[in-house]
Amino acid sequence: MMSPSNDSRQDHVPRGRARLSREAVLSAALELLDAEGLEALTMRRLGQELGRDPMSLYRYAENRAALLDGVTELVLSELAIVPDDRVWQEQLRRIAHDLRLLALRHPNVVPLLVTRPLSTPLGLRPLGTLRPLEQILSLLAEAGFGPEDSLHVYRAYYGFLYGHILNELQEFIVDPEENEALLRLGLHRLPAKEFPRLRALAPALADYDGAAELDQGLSILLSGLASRLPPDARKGPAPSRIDSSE
Amino acid sequence: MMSPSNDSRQDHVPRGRARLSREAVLSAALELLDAEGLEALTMRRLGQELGRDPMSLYRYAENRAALLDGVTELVLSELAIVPDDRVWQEQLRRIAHDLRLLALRHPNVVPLLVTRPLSTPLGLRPLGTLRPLEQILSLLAEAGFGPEDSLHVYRAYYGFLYGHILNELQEFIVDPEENEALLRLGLHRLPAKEFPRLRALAPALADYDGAAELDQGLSILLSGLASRLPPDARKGPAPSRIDSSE
DNA sequence: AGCAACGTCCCTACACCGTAGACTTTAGGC
DNA sequence: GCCTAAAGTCTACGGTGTAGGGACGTTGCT
Repeated sequence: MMSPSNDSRQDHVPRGRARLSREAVLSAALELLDAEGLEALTMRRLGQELGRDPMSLYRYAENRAALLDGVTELVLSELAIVPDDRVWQEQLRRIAHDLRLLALRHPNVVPLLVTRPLSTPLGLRPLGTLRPLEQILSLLAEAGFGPEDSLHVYRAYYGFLYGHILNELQEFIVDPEENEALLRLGLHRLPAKEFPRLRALAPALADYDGAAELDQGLSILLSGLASRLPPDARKGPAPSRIDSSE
Repeated sequence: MMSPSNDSRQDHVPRGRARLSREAVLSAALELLDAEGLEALTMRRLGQELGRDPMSLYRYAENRAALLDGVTELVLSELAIVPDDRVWQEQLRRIAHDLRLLALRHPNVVPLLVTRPLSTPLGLRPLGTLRPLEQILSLLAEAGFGPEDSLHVYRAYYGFLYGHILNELQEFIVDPEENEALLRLGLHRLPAKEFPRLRALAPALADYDGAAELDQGLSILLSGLASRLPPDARKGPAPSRIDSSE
């Protein structure tokens, strides 16, 4: 009479009883973060979630900060930046929308995304968080931008993109169900004579279309960048023959 | 034989021995935050800094989160948004630079600035953090924008602005002294074949001119917004006679 | 088969955190 | 000089991250 829980030698892992791995730890952490927020993501709780002693986690992340870095890396790896044959503006636009959706899927990760790099010099950040930068630089180079112009474009673009995402996430927290009601309720609290415009905007705030707003902003920015920066490469997907060395 | 430390009855406050006040607490908190970062700003430490029992702080902030909110409010109150007689674009530009400088003066507050609102529905945020929004709405209204257009402009503008600030703060942490060296050092760590462009950009990254970068982005964005949105009010400081009620 | 070495994991312990609740001290009005 | 309310304090509790050391299973060598 074998106990039903741990009969197999190393079969189908009774309950998280497989060998841990960095990936397993990180994705459990992400799951917890998505489900219950940053405050819930403690070493002890995560250990419990994995059916392990909290201390075992330190085999896979040097400390909590590193674990959080790992999670942001994991999330960013969901973002595919693959060059295709479209104009650079369209590619950047697509990437922006992808990142926006990613952020909406993992809203609790966004604070980490924008906050962690503030305490780490660029060169020491997890590679996974630098990869998008490199890839966009390469995309722009392929579109004919010089290195420094690429950097300028990247900065304006990513800056706006992150700003938009923060903006959008700030505007609703509440369930889209009772959105209107709660929002109005909140706004109603504001002193009428000090915040007349904000209060008057309640309905407009209530039906915020993030994708459209992002798109418009991008249109302005990208066309502005296109007309300002590149000497010639405004459309074509590259002069095509500059794959220099190797 | 009086002890030299506490001779006066209630004279010149020997050492932080005055009656506390919310303002005193908050500005001590800000000081500590500026000097040693968010991690150092604990209730116990702040109490110690003020020469008081940590528990006394709870008279002036309901809990730590509220205290942090108070600090962001305090910082934002340093930002003066006073309408003047210039074109709206120029006013927004000035405000943007002011906010940028404010952020550079209090870099450790920036994470709070962008992060705290994510967990508070708009209407329940500290009034001090909503005031800039209201004031900018009013500035735009005075420039002839309709309420909804104002909102769109505000979103694009503030989104870009916050994005830029985050970007800029991320690019150097290190002392401007050994900036170059450290930066290169960091970058040198990156695998050469995976990050060729980023590594090549080291010198360009090293002399980043934040103000200029912000200004260019703003030019693009503001002129784009001007040409896209307002039906007529593209320059003039307002039709001038709409101070409706009171 | 036996054994040594090593990586994985758990246990214990410590210093520190936020804060609830009851207490003492202080300041001001009568 | 008392009374009262506010301001400040003390004690204590349950939580946190993580250092150090020991237990254990797995693996590779002989």
